[in-house]
Amino acid sequence: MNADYYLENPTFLVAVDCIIFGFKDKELHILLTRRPMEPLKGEWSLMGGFVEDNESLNEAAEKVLFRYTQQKGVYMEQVKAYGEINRDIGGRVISVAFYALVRLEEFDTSLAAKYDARWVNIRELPPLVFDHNQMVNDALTLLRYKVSMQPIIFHFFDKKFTLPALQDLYEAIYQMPIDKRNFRKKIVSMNILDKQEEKDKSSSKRGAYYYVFNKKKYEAFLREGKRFSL
Amino acid sequence: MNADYYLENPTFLVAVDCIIFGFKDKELHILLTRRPMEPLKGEWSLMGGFVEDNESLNEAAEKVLFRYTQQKGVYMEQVKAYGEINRDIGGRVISVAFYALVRLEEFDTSLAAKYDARWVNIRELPPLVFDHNQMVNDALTLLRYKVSMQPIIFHFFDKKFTLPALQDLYEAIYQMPIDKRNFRKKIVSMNILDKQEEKDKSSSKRGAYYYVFNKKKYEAFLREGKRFSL
DNA sequence: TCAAAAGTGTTTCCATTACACCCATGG
DNA sequence: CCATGGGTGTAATGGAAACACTTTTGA
Repeated sequence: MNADYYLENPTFLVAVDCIIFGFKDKELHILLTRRPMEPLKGEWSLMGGFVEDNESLNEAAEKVLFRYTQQKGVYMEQVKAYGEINRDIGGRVISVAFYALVRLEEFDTSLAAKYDARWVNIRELPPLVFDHNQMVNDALTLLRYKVSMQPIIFHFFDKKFTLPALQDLYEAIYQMPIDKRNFRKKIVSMNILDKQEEKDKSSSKRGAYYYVFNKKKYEAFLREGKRFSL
Repeated sequence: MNADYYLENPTFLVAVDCIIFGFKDKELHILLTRRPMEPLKGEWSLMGGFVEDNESLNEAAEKVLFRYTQQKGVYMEQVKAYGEINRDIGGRVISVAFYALVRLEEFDTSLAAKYDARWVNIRELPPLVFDHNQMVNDALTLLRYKVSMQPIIFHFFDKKFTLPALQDLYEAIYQMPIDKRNFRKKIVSMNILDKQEEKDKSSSKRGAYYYVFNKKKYEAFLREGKRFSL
Protein backbone atom coordinates (compact mmCIF):
# COMPACT_ATOMS: atom_id res chain seq x y z
CA MET A 1 0.00 0.00 0.00
CA ASN A 2 2.76 2.45 0.77
CA ALA A 3 4.33 4.29 -2.19
CA ASP A 4 7.77 3.04 -3.11
CA TYR A 5 9.60 6.00 -1.68
CA TYR A 6 8.01 5.47 1.70
CA LEU A 7 9.23 1.89 2.00
CA GLU A 8 12.82 2.93 2.55
CA ASN A 9 11.93 4.35 5.94
CA PRO A 10 11.69 2.71 9.36
CA THR A 11 8.40 2.08 11.11
CA PHE A 12 7.44 2.39 14.75
CA LEU A 13 5.05 1.04 17.29
CA VAL A 14 2.56 3.77 18.10
CA ALA A 15 0.56 3.82 21.30
CA VAL A 16 -2.06 6.06 22.85
CA ASP A 17 -2.11 6.84 26.56
CA CYS A 18 -5.15 8.37 28.18
CA ILE A 19 -5.29 10.74 31.10
CA ILE A 20 -8.84 10.07 32.23
CA PHE A 21 -10.09 12.77 34.56
CA GLY A 22 -13.02 12.36 36.90
CA PHE A 23 -14.48 14.38 39.78
CA LYS A 24 -15.14 12.68 43.11
CA ASP A 25 -15.17 13.72 46.77
CA LYS A 26 -14.55 17.34 45.79
CA GLU A 27 -11.24 16.38 44.21
CA LEU A 28 -9.97 15.77 40.70
CA HIS A 29 -8.95 12.16 40.11
CA ILE A 30 -7.38 10.23 37.28
CA LEU A 31 -7.89 6.60 36.41
CA LEU A 32 -4.72 4.55 36.82
CA THR A 33 -4.01 0.88 36.47
CA ARG A 34 -1.35 -1.62 37.41
CA ARG A 35 0.52 -2.27 34.19
CA PRO A 36 -0.51 -5.75 33.07
CA MET A 37 2.58 -6.79 31.13
CA GLU A 38 6.34 -6.73 31.18
CA PRO A 39 8.38 -4.67 31.40
CA LEU A 40 7.42 -2.96 34.66
CA LYS A 41 4.47 -5.27 35.18
CA GLY A 42 2.50 -4.19 38.24
CA GLU A 43 3.70 -0.57 38.24
CA TRP A 44 1.26 2.33 38.11
CA SER A 45 0.44 3.38 34.58
CA LEU A 46 -1.98 5.39 32.52
CA MET A 47 -4.58 3.55 30.50
CA GLY A 48 -3.15 2.90 27.09
CA GLY A 49 -3.04 0.69 24.06
CA PHE A 50 -1.35 0.26 20.73
CA VAL A 51 -2.72 1.82 17.59
CA GLU A 52 -4.03 -0.69 15.05
CA ASP A 53 -3.70 -0.52 11.29
CA ASN A 54 -7.36 0.28 10.80
CA GLU A 55 -7.64 3.05 13.38
CA SER A 56 -6.81 6.71 13.48
CA LEU A 57 -5.13 8.06 16.61
CA ASN A 58 -8.46 9.42 17.81
CA GLU A 59 -10.16 6.10 17.22
CA ALA A 60 -7.44 4.28 19.12
CA ALA A 61 -7.94 6.65 22.06
CA GLU A 62 -11.71 6.21 21.88
CA LYS A 63 -11.23 2.45 21.95
CA VAL A 64 -9.08 2.68 25.07
CA LEU A 65 -11.54 5.04 26.73
CA PHE A 66 -14.47 2.79 26.02
CA ARG A 67 -12.65 -0.28 27.23
CA TYR A 68 -11.93 1.24 30.61
CA THR A 69 -15.00 3.40 31.18
CA GLN A 70 -17.78 1.87 29.06
CA GLN A 71 -18.81 5.43 28.22
CA LYS A 72 -19.38 6.55 24.64
CA GLY A 73 -19.02 10.10 23.40
CA VAL A 74 -16.58 10.97 26.13
CA TYR A 75 -15.01 14.40 25.73
CA MET A 76 -11.45 13.86 24.66
CA GLU A 77 -8.58 15.91 23.32
CA GLN A 78 -5.07 15.20 22.19
CA VAL A 79 -2.29 16.45 24.42
CA LYS A 80 0.75 15.77 22.26
CA ALA A 81 3.06 13.05 20.96
CA TYR A 82 5.94 11.69 23.02
CA GLY A 83 8.85 10.33 21.05
CA GLU A 84 12.05 10.13 23.08
CA ILE A 85 14.06 7.14 21.95
CA ASN A 86 14.16 5.41 25.31
CA ARG A 87 10.93 6.65 26.79
CA ASP A 88 9.57 3.07 26.88
CA ILE A 89 12.14 0.65 28.24
CA GLY A 90 10.47 -2.27 26.47
CA GLY A 91 11.27 -0.90 23.02
CA ARG A 92 10.89 2.03 20.70
CA VAL A 93 7.33 3.23 21.05
CA ILE A 94 5.96 6.60 20.07
CA SER A 95 3.00 7.49 22.21
CA VAL A 96 0.27 10.05 21.73
CA ALA A 97 -1.41 11.25 24.91
CA PHE A 98 -5.07 12.20 25.16
CA TYR A 99 -6.98 13.53 28.09
CA ALA A 100 -10.63 12.73 28.66
CA LEU A 101 -13.36 13.98 31.00
CA VAL A 102 -15.69 11.30 32.31
CA ARG A 103 -18.83 11.34 34.36
CA LEU A 104 -17.99 9.53 37.55
CA GLU A 105 -21.61 9.16 38.64
CA GLU A 106 -22.01 6.51 35.97
CA PHE A 107 -18.72 4.77 36.43
CA ASP A 108 -19.04 0.99 36.48
CA THR A 109 -17.08 -0.12 39.49
CA SER A 110 -16.86 -3.70 38.27
CA LEU A 111 -14.46 -2.39 35.64
CA ALA A 112 -12.12 -1.33 38.38
CA ALA A 113 -11.71 -4.90 39.51
CA LYS A 114 -11.43 -6.31 36.01
CA TYR A 115 -8.61 -3.99 35.00
CA ASP A 116 -7.05 -3.37 38.38
CA ALA A 117 -7.95 0.27 37.92
CA ARG A 118 -8.19 2.93 40.58
CA TRP A 119 -9.24 6.56 40.74
CA VAL A 120 -6.34 8.44 42.24
CA ASN A 121 -6.47 11.99 43.56
CA ILE A 122 -4.25 14.18 41.40
CA ARG A 123 -2.66 15.57 44.54
CA GLU A 124 -1.51 12.09 45.55
CA LEU A 125 -0.17 10.68 42.31
CA PRO A 126 2.34 7.87 42.64
CA PRO A 127 5.34 7.58 40.32
CA LEU A 128 4.10 6.25 37.00
CA VAL A 129 5.91 4.21 34.37
CA PHE A 130 7.97 5.82 31.62
CA ASP A 131 7.07 9.45 30.95
CA HIS A 132 3.48 9.13 32.18
CA ASN A 133 3.94 11.66 34.96
CA GLN A 134 5.05 14.17 32.36
CA MET A 135 1.99 13.33 30.29
CA VAL A 136 -0.24 13.98 33.29
CA ASN A 137 1.42 17.32 33.92
CA ASP A 138 1.02 18.33 30.29
CA ALA A 139 -2.60 17.17 30.30
CA LEU A 140 -3.35 19.17 33.43
CA THR A 141 -1.83 22.29 31.96
CA LEU A 142 -3.90 21.87 28.81
CA LEU A 143 -7.04 21.03 30.78
CA ARG A 144 -6.70 24.20 32.84
CA TYR A 145 -6.27 26.26 29.72
CA LYS A 146 -9.25 24.70 27.96
CA VAL A 147 -11.54 24.89 30.97
CA SER A 148 -10.88 28.61 31.21
CA MET A 149 -11.64 29.16 27.54
CA GLN A 150 -14.37 26.71 26.60
CA PRO A 151 -17.43 25.27 28.34
CA ILE A 152 -15.98 21.79 28.75
CA ILE A 153 -16.15 21.62 32.54
CA PHE A 154 -19.75 20.42 32.23
CA HIS A 155 -18.54 17.13 30.73
CA PHE A 156 -17.60 16.04 34.24
CA PHE A 157 -21.30 15.88 35.12
CA ASP A 158 -24.19 13.85 33.83
CA LYS A 159 -26.20 16.83 32.56
CA LYS A 160 -27.25 18.45 35.82
CA PHE A 161 -25.05 19.87 38.53
CA THR A 162 -25.25 22.36 41.37
CA LEU A 163 -23.26 25.57 41.49
CA PRO A 164 -21.50 24.59 44.72
CA ALA A 165 -20.39 21.33 43.03
CA LEU A 166 -19.29 23.21 39.93
CA GLN A 167 -17.24 25.53 42.07
CA ASP A 168 -15.69 22.64 44.01
CA LEU A 169 -14.68 21.11 40.69
CA TYR A 170 -13.25 24.37 39.44
CA GLU A 171 -11.22 24.73 42.62
CA ALA A 172 -10.01 21.15 42.30
CA ILE A 173 -8.85 21.71 38.72
CA TYR A 174 -6.95 24.88 39.52
CA GLN A 175 -5.96 23.91 43.04
CA MET A 176 -6.97 27.26 44.40
CA PRO A 177 -9.91 28.65 46.35
CA ILE A 178 -12.20 31.12 44.65
CA ASP A 179 -14.81 33.53 45.91
CA LYS A 180 -18.29 32.06 45.81
CA ARG A 181 -20.07 35.25 44.80
CA ASN A 182 -17.65 36.10 42.04
CA PHE A 183 -17.78 32.58 40.69
CA ARG A 184 -21.57 32.48 40.61
CA LYS A 185 -21.83 35.94 39.16
CA LYS A 186 -19.49 35.06 36.33
CA ILE A 187 -21.06 31.76 35.36
CA VAL A 188 -24.66 32.91 35.76
CA SER A 189 -24.14 36.20 33.93
CA MET A 190 -23.10 34.35 30.78
CA ASN A 191 -26.68 33.12 30.59
CA ILE A 192 -25.76 29.70 29.24
CA LEU A 193 -27.22 27.65 32.10
CA ASP A 194 -30.81 26.67 32.90
CA LYS A 195 -31.77 26.64 36.54
CA GLN A 196 -33.91 23.63 37.41
CA GLU A 197 -36.71 23.46 39.95
CA GLU A 198 -35.19 20.39 41.51
CA LYS A 199 -32.64 20.60 44.29
CA ASP A 200 -29.80 18.39 45.36
CA LYS A 201 -30.26 17.75 49.04
CA SER A 202 -27.42 15.27 49.38
CA SER A 203 -24.95 17.70 50.81
CA SER A 204 -27.02 20.19 52.75
CA LYS A 205 -30.34 20.54 54.48
CA ARG A 206 -31.36 23.49 52.46
CA GLY A 207 -30.41 21.88 49.17
CA ALA A 208 -28.80 23.45 46.13
CA TYR A 209 -30.58 24.04 42.85
CA TYR A 210 -29.57 21.95 39.91
CA TYR A 211 -28.43 23.69 36.72
CA VAL A 212 -28.09 22.38 33.18
CA PHE A 213 -25.81 23.60 30.41
CA ASN A 214 -27.95 24.92 27.56
CA LYS A 215 -26.22 24.45 24.24
CA LYS A 216 -28.66 26.65 22.33
CA LYS A 217 -28.09 29.50 24.75
CA TYR A 218 -24.36 28.98 24.41
CA GLU A 219 -24.56 29.21 20.63
CA ALA A 220 -26.59 32.40 20.90
CA PHE A 221 -24.00 33.70 23.35
CA LEU A 222 -21.28 33.05 20.77
CA ARG A 223 -23.34 34.64 18.01
CA GLU A 224 -23.36 37.84 20.04
CA GLY A 225 -19.58 37.83 19.75
CA LYS A 226 -19.10 36.91 23.39
CA ARG A 227 -16.43 34.51 24.59
CA PHE A 228 -16.67 31.91 27.28
CA SER A 229 -14.30 32.59 30.13
CA LEU A 230 -13.96 31.09 33.61
CA MET B 1 14.93 -4.98 20.98
CA ASN B 2 11.18 -4.74 21.55
CA ALA B 3 9.73 -6.83 24.35
CA ASP B 4 7.81 -9.89 23.21
CA TYR B 5 4.40 -8.46 23.91
CA TYR B 6 5.10 -5.45 21.77
CA LEU B 7 5.90 -7.53 18.70
CA GLU B 8 2.28 -8.50 18.16
CA ASN B 9 1.40 -4.95 17.23
CA PRO B 10 1.56 -3.13 13.91
CA THR B 11 4.12 -0.45 13.15
CA PHE B 12 3.80 2.81 11.26
CA LEU B 13 5.81 5.26 9.27
CA VAL B 14 6.21 8.39 11.35
CA ALA B 15 6.98 11.76 9.82
CA VAL B 16 7.55 15.26 11.11
CA ASP B 17 6.23 18.32 9.29
CA CYS B 18 7.50 21.78 10.11
CA ILE B 19 5.62 25.03 9.96
CA ILE B 20 8.58 27.38 9.65
CA PHE B 21 7.59 30.95 10.41
CA GLY B 22 9.59 33.97 9.35
CA PHE B 23 9.00 37.72 9.33
CA LYS B 24 9.58 39.65 6.12
CA ASP B 25 8.15 42.79 4.50
CA LYS B 26 6.00 43.45 7.57
CA GLU B 27 4.21 40.15 7.05
CA LEU B 28 4.37 36.69 8.56
CA HIS B 29 5.57 34.07 6.09
CA ILE B 30 6.02 30.32 6.14
CA LEU B 31 8.55 28.29 4.23
CA LEU B 32 6.93 25.99 1.67
CA THR B 33 8.36 23.68 -0.93
CA ARG B 34 7.27 21.82 -4.01
CA ARG B 35 6.89 18.24 -2.88
CA PRO B 36 9.85 16.34 -4.37
CA MET B 37 8.37 12.86 -4.65
CA GLU B 38 5.28 10.99 -5.64
CA PRO B 39 2.47 11.03 -4.81
CA LEU B 40 1.53 14.64 -5.44
CA LYS B 41 5.00 15.51 -6.68
CA GLY B 42 5.25 19.23 -7.37
CA GLU B 43 2.39 20.27 -5.10
CA TRP B 44 2.90 22.79 -2.32
CA SER B 45 3.91 21.17 0.94
CA LEU B 46 5.35 21.87 4.35
CA MET B 47 8.94 20.92 5.00
CA GLY B 48 9.00 17.41 6.35
CA GLY B 49 10.84 14.17 6.71
CA PHE B 50 10.55 10.70 8.13
CA VAL B 51 11.66 9.88 11.64
CA GLU B 52 14.67 7.59 11.81
CA ASP B 53 15.30 4.79 14.29
CA ASN B 54 17.99 6.71 16.11
CA GLU B 55 16.10 9.99 16.51
CA SER B 56 13.49 11.32 18.86
CA LEU B 57 10.62 13.30 17.37
CA ASN B 58 12.29 16.53 18.43
CA GLU B 59 15.56 15.47 16.86
CA ALA B 60 13.82 14.60 13.63
CA ALA B 61 12.23 18.03 13.56
CA GLU B 62 15.59 19.68 14.32
CA LYS B 63 17.12 17.75 11.46
CA VAL B 64 14.48 18.98 9.06
CA LEU B 65 14.81 22.53 10.32
CA PHE B 66 18.56 22.51 9.92
CA ARG B 67 18.35 21.02 6.46
CA TYR B 68 16.13 23.77 5.18
CA THR B 69 17.33 26.78 7.16
CA GLN B 70 20.94 25.98 8.15
CA GLN B 71 20.14 27.56 11.49
CA LYS B 72 20.92 25.79 14.78
CA GLY B 73 19.07 26.36 18.02
CA VAL B 74 15.96 27.45 16.25
CA TYR B 75 12.99 27.93 18.56
CA MET B 76 10.65 25.05 17.94
CA GLU B 77 7.58 23.55 19.55
CA GLN B 78 5.40 20.57 18.86
CA VAL B 79 1.91 21.31 17.60
CA LYS B 80 0.33 17.85 17.73
CA ALA B 81 0.22 14.47 16.03
CA TYR B 82 -1.95 13.81 12.99
CA GLY B 83 -3.10 10.25 12.55
CA GLU B 84 -6.12 9.94 10.27
CA ILE B 85 -5.90 6.70 8.33
CA ASN B 86 -5.95 8.28 4.88
CA ARG B 87 -4.32 11.59 5.66
CA ASP B 88 -1.38 10.72 3.37
CA ILE B 89 -2.56 9.25 0.10
CA GLY B 90 0.78 7.50 -0.41
CA GLY B 91 0.30 5.23 2.57
CA ARG B 92 -0.33 5.12 6.28
CA VAL B 93 1.85 7.78 7.83
CA ILE B 94 1.47 9.34 11.24
CA SER B 95 2.86 12.83 11.25
CA VAL B 96 3.86 15.10 14.08
CA ALA B 97 3.79 18.80 13.33
CA PHE B 98 6.19 21.32 14.78
CA TYR B 99 6.30 25.03 14.35
CA ALA B 100 9.55 26.98 14.34
CA LEU B 101 10.52 30.64 14.45
CA VAL B 102 13.48 31.58 12.26
CA ARG B 103 15.52 34.70 11.77
CA LEU B 104 14.96 35.69 8.20
CA GLU B 105 17.81 38.20 8.18
CA GLU B 106 20.21 35.28 8.10
CA PHE B 107 18.32 33.09 5.70
CA ASP B 108 20.53 31.57 3.06
CA THR B 109 18.76 32.20 -0.20
CA SER B 110 20.77 29.56 -2.05
CA LEU B 111 18.79 27.02 -0.04
CA ALA B 112 15.63 28.25 -1.66
CA ALA B 113 16.89 27.19 -5.07
CA LYS B 114 18.28 23.89 -3.87
CA TYR B 115 15.03 22.77 -2.27
CA ASP B 116 12.58 24.67 -4.42
CA ALA B 117 11.54 26.50 -1.30
CA ARG B 118 9.67 29.75 -1.01
CA TRP B 119 8.59 32.08 1.74
CA VAL B 120 4.85 32.52 1.38
CA ASN B 121 2.79 35.17 3.10
CA ILE B 122 0.37 33.47 5.48
CA ARG B 123 -2.44 35.54 4.04
CA GLU B 124 -1.82 34.06 0.60
CA LEU B 125 -1.35 30.39 1.33
CA PRO B 126 -2.02 28.03 -1.55
CA PRO B 127 -3.73 24.67 -1.01
CA LEU B 128 -1.18 22.30 0.50
CA VAL B 129 -0.92 18.53 0.27
CA PHE B 130 -2.73 16.22 2.67
CA ASP B 131 -3.71 17.89 5.95
CA HIS B 132 -0.94 20.49 5.84
CA ASN B 133 -3.35 23.43 5.74
CA GLN B 134 -4.89 22.13 8.93
CA MET B 135 -1.43 21.87 10.45
CA VAL B 136 -0.72 25.49 9.56
CA ASN B 137 -4.00 26.59 11.12
CA ASP B 138 -3.27 24.67 14.30
CA ALA B 139 0.28 26.02 14.38
CA LEU B 140 -0.94 29.59 13.98
CA THR B 141 -3.45 29.18 16.78
CA LEU B 142 -0.75 27.80 19.04
CA LEU B 143 1.76 30.46 17.98
CA ARG B 144 -0.70 33.22 18.84
CA TYR B 145 -1.36 31.72 22.21
CA LYS B 146 2.32 31.28 23.00
CA VAL B 147 3.34 34.72 21.79
CA SER B 148 0.79 36.27 24.11
CA MET B 149 2.03 34.27 27.09
CA GLN B 150 5.77 33.89 26.64
CA PRO B 151 8.60 36.05 25.30
CA ILE B 152 9.12 33.98 22.17
CA ILE B 153 8.40 36.72 19.64
CA PHE B 154 12.03 37.81 19.91
CA HIS B 155 13.14 34.58 18.21
CA PHE B 156 12.06 36.13 14.91
CA PHE B 157 14.93 38.58 15.20
CA ASP B 158 18.66 38.22 15.34
CA LYS B 159 19.07 39.71 18.81
CA LYS B 160 18.26 43.34 18.13
CA PHE B 161 15.05 44.82 16.81
CA THR B 162 13.22 48.11 16.81
CA LEU B 163 9.89 48.67 18.50
CA PRO B 164 8.16 49.61 15.23
CA ALA B 165 9.37 46.33 13.73
CA LEU B 166 8.27 44.40 16.78
CA GLN B 167 4.85 45.96 16.52
CA ASP B 168 4.63 45.19 12.81
CA LEU B 169 5.43 41.58 13.60
CA TYR B 170 2.87 41.45 16.36
CA GLU B 171 0.24 42.86 14.03
CA ALA B 172 1.20 40.33 11.36
CA ILE B 173 0.87 37.43 13.79
CA TYR B 174 -2.55 38.49 15.04
CA GLN B 175 -3.73 40.05 11.81
CA MET B 176 -5.00 43.11 13.59
CA PRO B 177 -3.82 46.68 14.06
CA ILE B 178 -2.82 47.81 17.51
CA ASP B 179 -2.27 51.20 19.08
CA LYS B 180 1.36 52.26 18.98
CA ARG B 181 1.43 53.91 22.40
CA ASN B 182 -0.32 51.07 24.16
CA PHE B 183 1.96 48.51 22.58
CA ARG B 184 5.12 50.35 23.52
CA LYS B 185 3.87 51.06 27.02
CA LYS B 186 3.13 47.39 27.63
CA ILE B 187 6.37 45.98 26.32
CA VAL B 188 8.60 48.65 27.83
CA SER B 189 6.89 48.60 31.22
CA MET B 190 7.81 44.95 31.70
CA ASN B 191 11.41 46.10 31.86
CA ILE B 192 12.80 43.07 30.07
CA LEU B 193 14.34 44.93 27.13
CA ASP B 194 17.58 46.89 26.86
CA LYS B 195 17.47 49.98 24.72
CA GLN B 196 20.58 50.34 22.55
CA GLU B 197 22.32 53.52 21.53
CA GLU B 198 22.31 52.41 17.92
CA LYS B 199 19.45 53.21 15.60
CA ASP B 200 18.00 51.47 12.59
CA LYS B 201 17.83 54.06 9.83
CA SER B 202 16.72 51.69 7.12
CA SER B 203 13.06 52.63 7.24
CA SER B 204 13.00 56.25 8.33
CA LYS B 205 15.12 59.34 8.34
CA ARG B 206 14.91 59.80 12.05
CA GLY B 207 15.77 56.18 12.77
CA ALA B 208 14.35 53.88 15.43
CA TYR B 209 16.31 52.70 18.45
CA TYR B 210 17.30 49.08 18.61
CA TYR B 211 16.26 47.03 21.60
CA VAL B 212 17.55 43.70 22.87
CA PHE B 213 15.73 41.11 24.95
CA ASN B 214 17.50 40.77 28.31
CA LYS B 215 17.17 37.28 29.68
CA LYS B 216 18.48 38.19 33.13
CA LYS B 217 15.92 40.94 33.44
CA TYR B 218 13.23 38.54 32.32
CA GLU B 219 14.22 36.02 34.97
CA ALA B 220 14.14 38.75 37.61
CA PHE B 221 10.74 39.76 36.27
CA LEU B 222 9.50 36.20 36.78
CA ARG B 223 11.02 36.02 40.24
CA GLU B 224 8.87 38.95 41.21
CA GLY B 225 5.85 36.79 40.41
CA LYS B 226 5.05 38.73 37.27
CA ARG B 227 3.83 37.09 34.07
CA PHE B 228 4.74 37.97 30.53
CA SER B 229 1.73 39.10 28.53
CA LEU B 230 1.37 40.73 25.16
C1' DT C 1 -32.83 26.29 68.10
C1' DC C 2 -28.82 25.78 65.95
C1' DA C 3 -25.36 24.04 62.84
C1' DA C 4 -24.20 23.78 58.10
C1' DA C 5 -24.37 24.88 53.56
C1' DA C 6 -26.84 27.99 49.97
C1' DG C 7 -27.60 32.19 48.26
C1' DT C 8 -27.06 37.26 47.37
C1' DG C 9 -24.65 43.16 45.90
C1' DT C 10 -21.61 46.71 46.20
C1' DT C 11 -17.19 48.91 46.15
C1' DT C 12 -12.31 48.97 44.98
C1' DC C 13 -8.75 48.31 42.00
C1' DC C 14 -6.14 47.51 38.06
C1' DA C 15 -5.41 46.53 33.37
C1' DT C 16 -6.98 47.63 28.80
C1' DT C 17 -8.48 50.92 25.58
C1' DA C 18 -9.03 55.20 23.25
C1' DC C 19 -7.03 59.12 21.68
C1' DA C 20 -3.51 63.55 19.21
C1' DC C 21 0.43 65.97 18.99
C1' DC C 22 5.54 66.99 18.76
C1' DC C 23 10.26 65.32 17.19
C1' DA C 24 14.11 64.26 14.25
C1' DT C 25 16.13 63.94 9.89
C1' DG C 26 17.43 63.25 4.91
C1' DG C 27 16.30 64.72 0.71
C1' DC D 1 11.33 73.22 4.59
C1' DC D 2 8.67 69.46 4.46
C1' DA D 3 7.33 64.69 4.22
C1' DT D 4 7.92 60.55 6.70
C1' DG D 5 8.07 57.62 10.27
C1' DG D 6 9.48 57.73 15.55
C1' DG D 7 8.30 58.84 19.90
C1' DT D 8 5.37 60.29 24.02
C1' DG D 9 1.00 60.81 28.33
C1' DT D 10 -3.60 60.99 30.17
C1' DA D 11 -8.44 60.04 30.80
C1' DA D 12 -12.31 56.71 30.41
C1' DT D 13 -13.89 52.12 30.65
C1' DG D 14 -14.80 47.58 32.01
C1' DG D 15 -13.67 43.32 34.05
C1' DA D 16 -11.65 41.12 38.18
C1' DA D 17 -11.19 40.92 43.03
C1' DA D 18 -12.36 41.86 47.74
C1' DC D 19 -15.65 41.56 51.06
C1' DA D 20 -20.21 39.83 55.10
C1' DC D 21 -24.53 38.87 56.04
C1' DT D 22 -29.20 36.48 55.50
C1' DT D 23 -31.84 32.23 54.36
C1' DT D 24 -33.25 27.55 54.70
C1' DT D 25 -34.07 23.33 56.99
C1' DG D 26 -33.16 18.69 59.09
C1' DA D 27 -31.62 16.95 63.12
